[in-house]
Amino acid sequence: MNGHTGTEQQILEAAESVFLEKGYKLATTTAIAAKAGVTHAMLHYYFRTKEQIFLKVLDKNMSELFSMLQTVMSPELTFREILTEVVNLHYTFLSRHRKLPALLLEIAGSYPDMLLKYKAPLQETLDTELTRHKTRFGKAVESGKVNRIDPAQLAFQILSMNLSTFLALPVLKNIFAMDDASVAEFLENRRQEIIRTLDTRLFGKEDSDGGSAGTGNTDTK
Amino acid sequence: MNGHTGTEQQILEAAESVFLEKGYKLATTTAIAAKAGVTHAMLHYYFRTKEQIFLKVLDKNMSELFSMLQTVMSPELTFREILTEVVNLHYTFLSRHRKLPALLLEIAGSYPDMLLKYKAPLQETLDTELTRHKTRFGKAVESGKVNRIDPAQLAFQILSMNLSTFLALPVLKNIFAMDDASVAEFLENRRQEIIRTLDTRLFGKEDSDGGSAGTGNTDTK
DNA sequence: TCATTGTTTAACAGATGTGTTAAACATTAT
DNA sequence: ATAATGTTTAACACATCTGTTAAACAATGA
Repeated sequence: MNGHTGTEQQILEAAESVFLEKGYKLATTTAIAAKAGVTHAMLHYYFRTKEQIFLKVLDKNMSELFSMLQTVMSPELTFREILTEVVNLHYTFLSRHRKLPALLLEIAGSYPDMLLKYKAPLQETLDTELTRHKTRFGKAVESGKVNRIDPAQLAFQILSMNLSTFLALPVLKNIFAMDDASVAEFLENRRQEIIRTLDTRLFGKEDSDGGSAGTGNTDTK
Repeated sequence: MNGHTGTEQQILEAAESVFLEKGYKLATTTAIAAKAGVTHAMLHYYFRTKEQIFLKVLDKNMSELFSMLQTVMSPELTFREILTEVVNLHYTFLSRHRKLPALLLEIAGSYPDMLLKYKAPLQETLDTELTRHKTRFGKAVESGKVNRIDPAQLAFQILSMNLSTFLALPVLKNIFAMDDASVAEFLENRRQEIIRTLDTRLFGKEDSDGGSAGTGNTDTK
């Protein structure tokens, strides 16, 4: 057997962990090679450039992301079940890819071209699924079962509440010197609070007194 | 007058914009000097090192952050008013410091020592203000005016919903090719949705099963 | 005037990072 | 055994970045 698959695989795994840990720009081919236990020339031999090897890592993670998206958006359940399921699945995915959001944020901000190939499929699935849910939502809202809300806003709420939990985690761990147990406790509390927040937003009877809670003035210049 | 304050000020301003734009690691003294219109040796002459000049920039921004925090946590209003005011103030601050969250996220993750000096004062104000609000919340919850919620979770919700809006903005601008008008519209929609979500979470009557009859007057579109 | 002090420039040193190359080494097939 | 191919190493070229330094320049005070 030649060393090919072994070494190549080692480099890929080292690359993934280093990219996720440091981000794209701060990751160095030297560090990746060191972690893989080879000289950095090997890395260039197998993958030519840092960008090439990163695209491989990115592709693997994006595949996992897409298959999660498929799972999350397909089920036909009641709204309450969908809500809980979506949050739980997304949450589980994030807890298994805790560093991915920050990495994707960096790439989207600084190297958007790398994400171009995922743009069309993402928009497509998002569009079809959103419109599908939109009609269901529309009916449910009209029948008074669900409070009125823009589906895009709802999606953004779910995404942002889950994501920010994991984006904030490293910072909170540092500030409050959290151990594994308190991290787990924090995550579970967040999950329940997120579901509860969405639940009241969608199904809670809104309290109409006290008015004007949505019409303050904020500059957006 | 000697060129001191002029040049020093120019360098500081250039440094702030470059650090906010590129982050700490990706910002270079060369780029800062170029933006300030001086050679990079000048930067070292006035500030010795990249870290020193960054700490100056950081200090300025942290002061602004703290004074915002003071403003945000002090008022004694009704809960609904506090809620709206807190969100609006935080939102306004973020819209004037759109790149700050990402920068602080990088620093907290990679160079936590730089934030050490802010840790104690931050925890102190947070502690006192949170306990102060906690007792108020406690009474209001017991009297049935406000739904039960952990104040820390509430604070996290407000922070994360507002923050993630501005963290996501550069990405969304790129993906959907948003112009200034649609950015403003997006931000305003987000602000209203955030307030509405918090409003129902705090004041909405919770629905224990997916029953009937939502209120009619609650559109957000 | 001229010495002193503060400011600016240009050139340099040292570190680090990416990517290349020639040669050494290993493996397999003939 | 040996030729062909694939793998690995060490050394190198090149770029970029941070920080230093000696010397030039400017302003001011004695």
